[in-house]
Amino acid sequence: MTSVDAGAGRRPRARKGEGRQLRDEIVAATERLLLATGSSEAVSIRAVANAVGVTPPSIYRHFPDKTALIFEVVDRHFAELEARLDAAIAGLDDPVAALAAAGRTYIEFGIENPEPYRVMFLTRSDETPDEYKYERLAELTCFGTVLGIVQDCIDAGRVRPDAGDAVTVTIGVWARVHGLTSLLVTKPDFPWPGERDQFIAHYMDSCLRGLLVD
Amino acid sequence: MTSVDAGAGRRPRARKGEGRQLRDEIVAATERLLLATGSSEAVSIRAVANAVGVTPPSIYRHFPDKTALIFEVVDRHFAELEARLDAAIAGLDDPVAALAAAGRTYIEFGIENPEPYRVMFLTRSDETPDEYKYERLAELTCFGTVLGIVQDCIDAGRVRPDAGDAVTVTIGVWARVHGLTSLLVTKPDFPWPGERDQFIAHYMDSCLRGLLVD
DNA sequence: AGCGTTACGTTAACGCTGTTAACCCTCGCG
DNA sequence: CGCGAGGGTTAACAGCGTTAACGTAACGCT
Repeated sequence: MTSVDAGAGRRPRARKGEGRQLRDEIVAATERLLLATGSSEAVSIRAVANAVGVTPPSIYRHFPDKTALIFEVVDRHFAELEARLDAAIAGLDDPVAALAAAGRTYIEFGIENPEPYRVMFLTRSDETPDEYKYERLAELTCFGTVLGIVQDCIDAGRVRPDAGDAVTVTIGVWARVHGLTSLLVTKPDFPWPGERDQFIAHYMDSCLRGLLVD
Repeated sequence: MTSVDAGAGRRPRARKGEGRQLRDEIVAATERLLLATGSSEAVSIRAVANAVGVTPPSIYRHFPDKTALIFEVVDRHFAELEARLDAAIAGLDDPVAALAAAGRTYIEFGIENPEPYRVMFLTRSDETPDEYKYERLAELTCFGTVLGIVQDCIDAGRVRPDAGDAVTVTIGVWARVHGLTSLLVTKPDFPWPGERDQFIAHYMDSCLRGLLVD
């Protein structure tokens, strides 16, 4: 009894066309449990079923398996990243400033959504559904968005000529940003330097300095 | 039947003082299974017990729980990193060259030991044993070793003055290196740039350029 | 020589997990 | 009115980590 289940005790059966409604409630309950436990392995099908007042097999009328359910929740969180990224770079004319802002936004998203981030990027790729392998993965991380920013930087002559093409640079940026994000997510009790926001901004600047012309 | 268990069919009981021998065999079998399955969750206590020809509860005579067993295996792999790191920087007088070599060695270690790396750095810190929280974690990642190299770089006037103190720089280096390593480990089927060794070396150089004086 | 202790390993079981097969009910349409 | 199908249930399987209670063989000691 994790104090989050709240039984809900046997909900009434849905009308004919209203199976979707339960589906949404299942997703919502899963998200709640994911937030509460902070671990996708800790949220069980039985707990989700209990939270929405239904028996475990009912879940399988709406989702093929647990992984699909978890990834649906995670997917919704990543849609938010997409929006936040776009908002962050919206008013910025300087592509370098946009790149820095995108990096900070990405890191902040990871900190605020640790478990979705964990599921997406810290689990082996053979236990993620096919559609998230990396076609969709690249799409969700806004790989294309960042790639565009990087290309803008290159076109503006701001990137060192020996840094490689836009794709290579983007992967490099992703690796750097992901590195700090994943450490912050998995080891939150590590003795990180005092002012975290400042440290993050400093890290981003220091990373970009290695890629940009002086 | 994963084709790795190999039954071994009920081993003979050990003599009085020779409990350690089974203990070693358990660790060896766990390591074998970890290598074969590539996932610590996929290696079960029952599979390990079967592999050494013993019943599951026997494992608990030698290890308090599954986590302790896994971490013992992982620990041994990290001892190897320690040695490889020292060997890599041994003959190098230039501290910057040493730092680059250390980074490449770390990344190579991650690629060659994906599951130990995953267990160590890609799982939430509250499911790692206390002694690996980060006192020992910092020790095992050779945090001290890298910190020493970074300090040498600072003393030699090779680090940008605004990069912060040695600890901050070391954390930053760790984050960058860990970022690429963890992506390579979790997403091996990502379309990485062609020559991987070259890409890694290029990545390291590009990272260091942001930290060092020109 | 025989007793007691203790290390070593066993059998049986608990409670949990994801998942499936088989069933029932009730709504809505023709 | 009947019937198909959507929506949900009960019962169960196989596997997991883990624990309690029990044997059993080997050693030290008197």
